[in-house]
Amino acid sequence: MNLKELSEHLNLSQTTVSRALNGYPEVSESTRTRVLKAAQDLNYRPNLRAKGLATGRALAIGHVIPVSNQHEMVNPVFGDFIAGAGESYAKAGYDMMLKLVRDSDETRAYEDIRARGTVDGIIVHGPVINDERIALLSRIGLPFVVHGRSTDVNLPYSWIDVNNRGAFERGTQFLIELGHRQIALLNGLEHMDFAFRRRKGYETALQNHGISIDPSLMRSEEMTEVYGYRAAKEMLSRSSKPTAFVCSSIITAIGVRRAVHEAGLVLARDVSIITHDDALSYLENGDDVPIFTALRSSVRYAGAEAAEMLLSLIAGPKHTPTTRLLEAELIIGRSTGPAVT
Amino acid sequence: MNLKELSEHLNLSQTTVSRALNGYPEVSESTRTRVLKAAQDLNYRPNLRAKGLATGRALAIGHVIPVSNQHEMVNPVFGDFIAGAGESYAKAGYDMMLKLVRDSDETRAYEDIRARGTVDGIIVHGPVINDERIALLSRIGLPFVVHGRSTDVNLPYSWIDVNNRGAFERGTQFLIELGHRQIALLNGLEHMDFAFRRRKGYETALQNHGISIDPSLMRSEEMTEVYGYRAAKEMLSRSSKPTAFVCSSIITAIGVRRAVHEAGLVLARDVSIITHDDALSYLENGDDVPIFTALRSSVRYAGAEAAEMLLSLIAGPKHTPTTRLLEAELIIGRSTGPAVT
DNA sequence: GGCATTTTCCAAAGCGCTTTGATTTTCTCC
DNA sequence: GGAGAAAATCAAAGCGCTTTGGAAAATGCC
Repeated sequence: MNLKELSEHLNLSQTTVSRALNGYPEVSESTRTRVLKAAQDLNYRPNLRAKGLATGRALAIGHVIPVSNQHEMVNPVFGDFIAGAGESYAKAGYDMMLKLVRDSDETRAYEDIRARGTVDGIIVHGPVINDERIALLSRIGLPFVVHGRSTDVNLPYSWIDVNNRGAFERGTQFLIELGHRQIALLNGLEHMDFAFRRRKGYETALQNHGISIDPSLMRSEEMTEVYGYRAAKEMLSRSSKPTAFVCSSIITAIGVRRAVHEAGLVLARDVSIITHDDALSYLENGDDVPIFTALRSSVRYAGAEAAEMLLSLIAGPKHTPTTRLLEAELIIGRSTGPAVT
Repeated sequence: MNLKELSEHLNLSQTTVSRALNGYPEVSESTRTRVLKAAQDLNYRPNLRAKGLATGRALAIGHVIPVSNQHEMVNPVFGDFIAGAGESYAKAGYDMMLKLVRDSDETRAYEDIRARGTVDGIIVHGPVINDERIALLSRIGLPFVVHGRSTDVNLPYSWIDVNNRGAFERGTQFLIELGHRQIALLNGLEHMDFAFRRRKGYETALQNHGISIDPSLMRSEEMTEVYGYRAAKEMLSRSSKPTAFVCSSIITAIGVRRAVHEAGLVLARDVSIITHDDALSYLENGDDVPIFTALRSSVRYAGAEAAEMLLSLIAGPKHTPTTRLLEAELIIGRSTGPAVT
């Protein structure tokens, strides 16, 4: 059932039917209801490809997921982000396109996306420091919203981000106030912007309290469980071991916990852990009492918001980009306690 | 730069240029190379919407992710599956479309997808027992491949699945051979087909060894960490506690491990755990020596294979559907040991 | 060289929709 | 009742591509 058939069935022109369906005013209410009813009854759905071709809009948003050549990892955060965004798209009648892009051919990929015309805008995931994509996208004129920010990029652009620096400063400070002095940082890869900011926050807190920054207590890797385990195991085997860990991911924190147990130590008593928590649906941080003391910020919510931002950007381009800084909340769980002195 | 401009630039008709670009034989090699070069130089990319409209093919595959109304969870497995599939699509020049669908309006959603014409086929995720979608999709004639199977559906359809039943039978048997008799099953939601099959495997192994099935040792829930923790905590507090756990997910297994530690018990000595392992990139099961003894099957590989299957289905519809049963390998880790007697 | 093929290229129609500009119908008011 | 304005409808062009049915150019063969 296409528009032509529908209009023939109704004895109306395609123009009128199209207008009736799309809510244009130049059509009488009586025929509009008649058209709507027929469309409903005959199960008519416009062909999006044709619609897109005619209007020049794709009614779809692209999500570009960088796939590093070295790290085959898919960001575990992605599922929840998508879930949040998906709801917003569904409401607006937009589709969601996914594109995995190797960082080796990023430039080509974005130009491709632009030229193929399959999306009206894109969400940029996993920004790194001084991310080239922002300039590229601005140049080719494809609306976009960055999930995160990019230090050293001076162009204006739209983004939504967690206050990573503030959160990690606060978390570290919380540990310091509990009396910890030897605080380790198990960060994500620090070419990633979020990780870079987290380190800054951590360092700021230490500096504010006159604690010297000890590079041997800082790690930067892909945030897996094994990473947390190994790093903690090594650090806890030293003569002057850290009494607290700040982790960039619950998964890493779980690895740290494993090492803590294995070393015969007790969480919160001998070793404290504080972690960032993206509030992933399949990785709840406990229930009534959280397992880990955490800096929590729902990535799902961020996804929904990012989508809304992008949709409104597409609907009516602003000259000043919209930005949105989310604060992580510090929730006290059972993984932190006063430092033993 | 569109086809018209390109052909004017070349002083050729659109027909010839189109044919040259798409590899049709009715064009001389000399002009073909000339066209190809110009397309390259001028950065020409065909508009996919127009191409799709003209050819009737969308050059895109849809992934439909069921979102339960009760459970807001996004399957953590999804990211890796997509990563696998994405590679296959990229090679074939296909796009990937994502659609979150509430189970309340599934029927409508699939008809919608069909009518809107934005995809050439879809991958069905998370099949339940007697899944209606299979009949629906067969009826509306949209090519599809199911990731998993659906018990009680008698129509022929294409699928790729892990031998869940065999794997869990084998895993359970492994525990029995270690002397365990009180073996708990922490399964996923059993209306999901995979979970149903896993229970069958578990039960078969018990029956084969004359061990009676104890419903109080079986749970079926969304596979979170907290679920594993709570269930294990409760079971381990009984007078006759289980000596081993079979889990449907590493995340749940991690929760069980937490409960084991908290109860002052030692893994592999007092309590054994065996778990299914989807080989998720961000949740590696240890490195050289796996943390958990596990039934491993890469969901990423399954994604790549599913995509290939669907693409070949679309390229040339067969009358007999293709099916693919993957075997999980049993890898021995540090979470299992002989039962204490 | 001249005819029949074969090769190479082209004009135009069509995919299913939107939208412009024109036309018809209905309404308003003296 | 009829002129003019407003409301409702329509025919046709166009979005950027593919593809059908020919036409023109090149080639083969006697």
